[in-house]
Amino acid sequence: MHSIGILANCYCHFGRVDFGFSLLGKRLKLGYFLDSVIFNTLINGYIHCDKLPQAAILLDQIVKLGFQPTIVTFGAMVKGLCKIGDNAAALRLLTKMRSGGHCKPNLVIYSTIIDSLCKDRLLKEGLDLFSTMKTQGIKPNVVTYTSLVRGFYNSGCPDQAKHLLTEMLENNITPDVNTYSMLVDMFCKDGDVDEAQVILQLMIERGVTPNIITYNALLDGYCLRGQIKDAKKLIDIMHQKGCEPNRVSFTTMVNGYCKVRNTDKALKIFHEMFQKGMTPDVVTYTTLIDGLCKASRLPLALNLFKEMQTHGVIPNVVTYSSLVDGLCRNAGLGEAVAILKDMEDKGVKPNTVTYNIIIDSLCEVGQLEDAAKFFSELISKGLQPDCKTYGILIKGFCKKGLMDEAIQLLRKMEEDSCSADDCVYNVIIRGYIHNDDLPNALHYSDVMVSNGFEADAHTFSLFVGLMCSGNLSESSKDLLQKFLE
DNA sequence: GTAGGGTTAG
Repeated sequence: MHSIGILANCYCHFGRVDFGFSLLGKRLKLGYFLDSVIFNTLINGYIHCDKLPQAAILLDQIVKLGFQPTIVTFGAMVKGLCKIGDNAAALRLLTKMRSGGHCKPNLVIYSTIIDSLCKDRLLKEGLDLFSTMKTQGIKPNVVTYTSLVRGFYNSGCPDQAKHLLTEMLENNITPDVNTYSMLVDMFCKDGDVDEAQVILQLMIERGVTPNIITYNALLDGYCLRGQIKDAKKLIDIMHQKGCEPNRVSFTTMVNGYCKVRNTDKALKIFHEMFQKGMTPDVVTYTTLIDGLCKASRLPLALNLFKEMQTHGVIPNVVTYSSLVDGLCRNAGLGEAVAILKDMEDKGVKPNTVTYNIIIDSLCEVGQLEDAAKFFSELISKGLQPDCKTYGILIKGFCKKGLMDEAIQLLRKMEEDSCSADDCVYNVIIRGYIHNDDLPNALHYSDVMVSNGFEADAHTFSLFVGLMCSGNLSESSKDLLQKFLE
């Protein structure tokens, strides 16, 4: 009975819930009773392959058969709700469990929702639930803390993340391999590979063995800094330690070579994957397609796009967006629009990033009206422009000297609770300088500084150039002198 | 035998 349960679980994790059901039949034939464990396995199987509605139907049928959902059933359903992004529904289910019923929420249920809230950057809500859980007498463990630390770090609150990590240690909760891997990953993404190395050493000293996730995070850290040699060395170390590089490791290397503009080496690694019996997935293909597009090797990229589909790998929104970018740059808007249509025909929905790519290309070549058309299309599709969308459009307006429009967008961007970053301010300031509007250039420099940013080298050199040009009135010169000082 | 935290692409 247990063997059949284990096998059913395996199939469910491979996305074959149908085989799970066959095994349920087998179990009955063998004369075993059905129990909640096998039902939970199937429900969880549906949730694993994003079929929450089917999971709910099955649960309903099970209840009609007279089985009570267990805490594990609730755990799976809560995860399912979080997975589709419905935190509110997950919280409602939690409340329902608390107020009535035989299953009170436990550590797993709370940790699942806290993790989901953190991933959606709802940090306050995450912390609130964390407090609630503690007041209910449920002690957080290493899983709960790891989710919180990662969430705060990824949302740009490193101090709070550090605070939570300290709190965890003070509560005598020992970091495990996932906690250390997260720290390695965070330092790498910050560009501090040395500190990541220190963490790796530390975990080994403390008897926690790094796994493939730890190594892959570090590998990516090297690749992000263009340290391909170090990345290669790490691959060797992984072999030595018996932690065989996997598809993600190879994809990371492909990306590393693409980012240092060595597409030949990237292609070589890609072919090695086949020799090693590893099948590239959609991420591998997309990485390479993007790299080839950026290296203006468009025919090769398009070939690969066909090849992936003959291998049964289905392009997703990232794949299409990479191609749209490549086509905009190398073949023109017409081709890009054609692929956009192909994408929608295949049922792949463009997202904000896809539109940002098109709008950026159009702004680059000065076709602001077309850019505005795509901006409206983005809105009409119910998508949200993000900070990048505004930044791209502002840059487009500045390039044409349409400063009033640029400032209008800056306001709209802030209304949309997107805060302008240093790039946006620098673009605006340079726009005013090019328009011979020094007072406004200086005004926005002040605004930028008061927001905690600085002029970049490009902007600064424009100011210096202006100072030396001799075209300034005495009063302007004074203003600029004061600013530069 | 069943539920929670993991690395890669635009």
